[in-house]
Amino acid sequence: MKFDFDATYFNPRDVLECGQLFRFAPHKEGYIVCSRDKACYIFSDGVKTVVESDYPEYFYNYFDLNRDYSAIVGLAKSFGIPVLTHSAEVAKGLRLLNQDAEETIFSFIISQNNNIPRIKGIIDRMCRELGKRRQFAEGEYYTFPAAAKIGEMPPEFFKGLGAGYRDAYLSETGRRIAAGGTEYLKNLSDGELRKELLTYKGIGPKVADCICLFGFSRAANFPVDTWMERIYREDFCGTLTDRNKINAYFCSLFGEYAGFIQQYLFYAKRSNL
DNA sequence: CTCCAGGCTTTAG
DNA sequence: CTAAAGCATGGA
Repeated sequence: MKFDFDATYFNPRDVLECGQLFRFAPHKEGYIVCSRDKACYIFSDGVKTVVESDYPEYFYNYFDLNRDYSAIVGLAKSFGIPVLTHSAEVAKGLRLLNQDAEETIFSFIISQNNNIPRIKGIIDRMCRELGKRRQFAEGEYYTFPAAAKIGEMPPEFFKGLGAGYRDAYLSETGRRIAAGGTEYLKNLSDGELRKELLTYKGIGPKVADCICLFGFSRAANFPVDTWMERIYREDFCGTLTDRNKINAYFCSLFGEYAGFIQQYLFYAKRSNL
């Protein structure tokens, strides 16, 4: 099954290369994208973007296609900040994905002090080793492993995947989530959720913000990593050095939809657009 | 060789 | 409370 959608605010490259997800790979004219136990094939001719999957409703929501992104881009430009206006314009094809909470938690624990190609490799090897092999129209893929599966593996296993010192974080958080689940987190307020995530081993302020934003659709969160710090310094002429303070500065500046603003800035800067 | 990557934990002051 | 050392790995 497949559906299409206007490509103006739904560009596969922008959506996938902006650093929100790590399980995708070029395929034919587009990409194969995996989420949880599902996969889709996405491509575009520049006018329409097409999504092919056995789970079209899942991916319709995953790609956040119910939201009006002309309004989001308009909001970004309304601040009248030149670098943001430019970023939103060149990156307007990206969307804030509604990802799986568990998958986001483990993925962003791996992401700390790491680079995107290596993060993708570690996650890919983990899915091959611990996930299940599945087939769909465009080929085979591996599902993201359950927390219980991750939790029963010793740290040495993750070190063998190349996860480095993050090995014990994965093992320990796997056991904790296998025992407590993630449902209870969904009922927490933005502030409570972030605070609760900080109690997990391997989750600090930046990773918690990414999990809130990508895995729990909390649009007000604003992750500050090494790239955002650079943007703050170079494009906002900021003088603060504490990432928590930089985070507070941007949150109060951009408000309820700060997460979208962060994505436009991050992607445009990192991709040199 | 050093420096860096979507930083966090631990320890010291 | 803040500051800094230590941490695995691979690419530039």
